[in-house]
Amino acid sequence: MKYAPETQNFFQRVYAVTTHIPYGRVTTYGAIAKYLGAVKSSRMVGWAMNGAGHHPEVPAHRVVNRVGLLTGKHHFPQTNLMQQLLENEGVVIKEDKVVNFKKHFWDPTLEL
DNA sequence: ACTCTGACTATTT
DNA sequence: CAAATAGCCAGAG
Repeated sequence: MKYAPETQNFFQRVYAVTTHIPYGRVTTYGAIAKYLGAVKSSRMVGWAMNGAGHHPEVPAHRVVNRVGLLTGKHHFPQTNLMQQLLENEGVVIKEDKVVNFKKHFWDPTLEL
């Protein structure tokens, strides 16, 4: 597959930010998109995560939607893996949602 | 070149 | 408060 240089850059940025998410913290697609300069491209961030499988260092499980819902869990090899990994990092999950999400939220535009 | 789809979000009904 | 609607943009067929 062939990407335009800028497209590749987009992917790289998404992976970069996602990789920089601290242990035990989570962020949102929108936050990442905002950091990239286009909050409206939040879907592209999620789409980029779809290709994160080729990037093992990218903790896609730390990326959830804007309310802390684990919307991407169905894209993992095992549906419960995402929640499992998060709980392993001290993040409490209840009904596919991050408990006290705001507290675990990590904003790249603020902390990066 | 065209259409469909999606790990999103904000706004409106 | 739940459901529908509209932006958004890049990849795949």
